Amino acid sequence: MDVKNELSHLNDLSVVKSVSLTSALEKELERLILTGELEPGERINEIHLSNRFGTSRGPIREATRSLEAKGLVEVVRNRGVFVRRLSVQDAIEIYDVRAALFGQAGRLLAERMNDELLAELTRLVDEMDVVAERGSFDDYYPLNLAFHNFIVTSAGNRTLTAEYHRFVNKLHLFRARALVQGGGLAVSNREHRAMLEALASGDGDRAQMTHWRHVALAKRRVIAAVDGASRID
Amino acid sequence: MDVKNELSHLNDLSVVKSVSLTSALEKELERLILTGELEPGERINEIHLSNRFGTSRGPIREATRSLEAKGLVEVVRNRGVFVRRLSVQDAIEIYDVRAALFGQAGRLLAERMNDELLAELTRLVDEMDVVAERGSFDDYYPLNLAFHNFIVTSAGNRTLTAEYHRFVNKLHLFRARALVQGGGLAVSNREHRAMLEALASGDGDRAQMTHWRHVALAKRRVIAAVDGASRID
DNA sequence: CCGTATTTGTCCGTATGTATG
DNA sequence: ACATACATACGGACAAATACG
Repeated sequence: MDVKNELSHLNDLSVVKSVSLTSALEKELERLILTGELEPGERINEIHLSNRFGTSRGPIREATRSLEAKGLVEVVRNRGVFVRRLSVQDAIEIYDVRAALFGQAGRLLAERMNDELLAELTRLVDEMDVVAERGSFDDYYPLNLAFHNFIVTSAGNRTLTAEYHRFVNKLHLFRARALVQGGGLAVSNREHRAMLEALASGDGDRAQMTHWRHVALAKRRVIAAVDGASRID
Repeated sequence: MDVKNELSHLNDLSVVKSVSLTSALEKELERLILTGELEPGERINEIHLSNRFGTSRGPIREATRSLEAKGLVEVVRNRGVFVRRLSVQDAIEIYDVRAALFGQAGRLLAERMNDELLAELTRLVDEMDVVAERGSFDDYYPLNLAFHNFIVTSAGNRTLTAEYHRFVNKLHLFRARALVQGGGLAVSNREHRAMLEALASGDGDRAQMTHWRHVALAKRRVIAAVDGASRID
């Protein structure tokens, strides 16, 4: 059985008694959800999970309540917990929030810009240019992610960082996410250059605008993609 | 004892069996925290609460895990649950997030502006002018709250609305919050007029900027207030 | 429509860890 | 430093609601 495997994975955490079973389970469930092993809409069975992880239902229930507050699952009384499924409308709304947060990150970063930060940002954008020219999406994606994460983290507002990641994570629950992942590497990196210049100028207003627009354009591409998909249906 | 009182309050919810004990307790605990009946830093005792509300500890544990994810309490393993206490730094960070979200709300609202919305917004600002002239903070405060809530809600993005309120709520956990509640009713309403004009113009960029700035200025007032307070100490 | 099986909601007991004299 | 008191972490049992044949 796989049971032992699952167990050993958790026992690694249990041996180090610094974290509770609840939080270990929460992390694990979050991972399963974000990787898609637990699919959107799927029901989470407390008994199955307690057998799978070799725990009682208590910690599992606590973990799912936490995930509910984070918006990753939905709890329906007397029916169970379900992996949250994002509607197109939900995804669009999230892009607006993400744009707001990313714009703010851009502003904060511009106001604390220095040579070191600028060098790293420039390096990433340059590298993305190289990769984009080859049209290699698989190489572009991690760089793109690193660029965005670096901006948000370097803005120096931990609350903002946490919120930004929370919403980026939630987008994983949107089935049509893959629709937009491709499409315009060179275009995307032109936007990155505009952001980079704004950051380098130290102009908070300008940085906020370019960063906001970058996500807003991504949102428009999502809308166009799902519109196209629905016309095909 | 007060026990019966507490019980009856919850039984009102229990009679309507549509909500679980957990979510009823969560709402109640959130209310106690936000009203300050449970003070920041205070420990939440599972047994006390289970006696107080006449439930077992299970639902209480689940409710507190949910509140932890919402950032209202802090859970320390084997030690207990504590009402979260916000540092000055936390509060400042929250203002940045709030500014970003409020700015986005302003933008969205500007883009869907109509006569009806404009009439209500104008009414609120006009009324605030009247009250501000009398210098009555107690009358100004609810109007101010209604104005902000109306903007955010009318922006038509439920995700954004929920997030905005989440962060406004969190600011209740900041002890020095009262420091800034007064101070410049007329000044504040001048900012409101600028926001109103931007909304009326339908210019999203302009609306976002004015709304963002309104919160950014509030943040500056907070910083000035706590700086002043710390100099006095 | 009814009865059964399954699942969730709630409660309580025990073990373990923490604070305090 | 030690022992005691106390709180939390987890497990397991029972009752109630739901799903399914």
